[in-house]
Amino acid sequence: MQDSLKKTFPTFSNELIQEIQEHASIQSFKAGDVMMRTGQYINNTMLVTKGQLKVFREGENGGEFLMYFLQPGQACAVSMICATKSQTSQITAVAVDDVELIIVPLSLMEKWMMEHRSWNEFVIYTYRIRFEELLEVVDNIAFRAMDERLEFYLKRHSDACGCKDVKLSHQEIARDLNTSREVISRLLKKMEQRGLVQLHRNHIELLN
Amino acid sequence: MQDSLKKTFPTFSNELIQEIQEHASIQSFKAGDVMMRTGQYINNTMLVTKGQLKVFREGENGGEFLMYFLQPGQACAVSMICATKSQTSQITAVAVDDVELIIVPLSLMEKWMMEHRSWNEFVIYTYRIRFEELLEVVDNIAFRAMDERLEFYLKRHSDACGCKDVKLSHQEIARDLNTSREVISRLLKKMEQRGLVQLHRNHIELLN
DNA sequence: AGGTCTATGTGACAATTGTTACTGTAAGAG
DNA sequence: CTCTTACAGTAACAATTGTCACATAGACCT
Repeated sequence: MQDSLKKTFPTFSNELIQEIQEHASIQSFKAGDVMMRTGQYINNTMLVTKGQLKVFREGENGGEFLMYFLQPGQACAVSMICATKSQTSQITAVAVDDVELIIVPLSLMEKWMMEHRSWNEFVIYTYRIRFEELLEVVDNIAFRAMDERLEFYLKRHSDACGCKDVKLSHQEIARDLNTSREVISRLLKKMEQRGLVQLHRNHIELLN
Repeated sequence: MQDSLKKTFPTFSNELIQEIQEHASIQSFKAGDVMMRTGQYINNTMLVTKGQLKVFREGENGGEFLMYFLQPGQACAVSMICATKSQTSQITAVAVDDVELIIVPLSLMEKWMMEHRSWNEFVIYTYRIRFEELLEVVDNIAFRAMDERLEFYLKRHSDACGCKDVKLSHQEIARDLNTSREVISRLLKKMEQRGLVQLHRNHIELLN
């Protein structure tokens, strides 16, 4: 574990890695698992060591909205925030692949802040990255229409998986963008006519 | 200045306040001044000591979008982010009242992080508060229609000024919500018919 | 009073998005 | 192979929002 930790979190000091090994636990999830749900009580922070996960915001009436992905080497800023106040989660997290996490309890999270410079910097870095990501999310919904948001969404997915095929149904895309399946079908069809994508069953091939 | 600093930032240690007095400078703005513009180069963090300011996100095509207010005792999280990377600003800030700021250069900002626990906690706290605020913003635009967003906007303004009168033209409101004046007029008229507000020239009175 | 702003009201229409209803079709189970 | 189910296409309509055009009204100056 030490080696993989050092690889995934290269900025962590040796002492910090030592502490993590001694005190933190590991948790695994299968692809598709709901790892955290809105309203759930949280008192630890999660570091991603393997796999990829999606973080959603949920509306009162059951709507969902994809905010960002988390990759190995990253941490969930929302879990840090909630953990700090020992609050309930304001987001839902779903495993995209099989995921492995390091669980850091609140007490340690605060203790390390003063003891390990590399932890402190990691926390600040995490806030910063997520904050910037959220700014982009705000941009997208505030300034762009659904067609542009869809294009952006597809590009992000293709970047995340490193290939030109997005293996999602129209229904799943609609959920992530908080709209309806029909709207997505309509817009995808237009994109196909413009030669941007090739539509297949259960996956979309990006051209160009 | 020492007393007012201590009052506005009660969590700061005496040593930190001492350092601020020695090294930081003060800057003033008049109501309506644009304090920071998208694209401007930033290498310091700003702490609000007096007055109130609005923070906007700007779209490519000239649109604006109000994200949050900053009050005395708070700091601009975006300026922290940009300062950390010595980047250009991704937001626009406008003074609502006459505003007074403490300017903390990047070098000190980083130095204090390790030297002053109260500064470190303040930075974390600032990220946390702004992050939560941004989550609310995302909620509003992702899950709510313009009429609800308008109601929320008016309530926020009335809270901010502590009175039941919002002294804004329809045009200004439209800019803040990134829509058109006509839409705001229309929705306000409906609110008036529902007995929620009383419309006057250049200000809106909240009832109930 | 008359003139000149700016703010507001409003109707008509376009564009986008949401909703309903129904069709066809591919994939997988038995 | 056939049945079932999930996925995708599409037409028609509703609702919301954006845009254009123009009317009205108050504020302010001279």
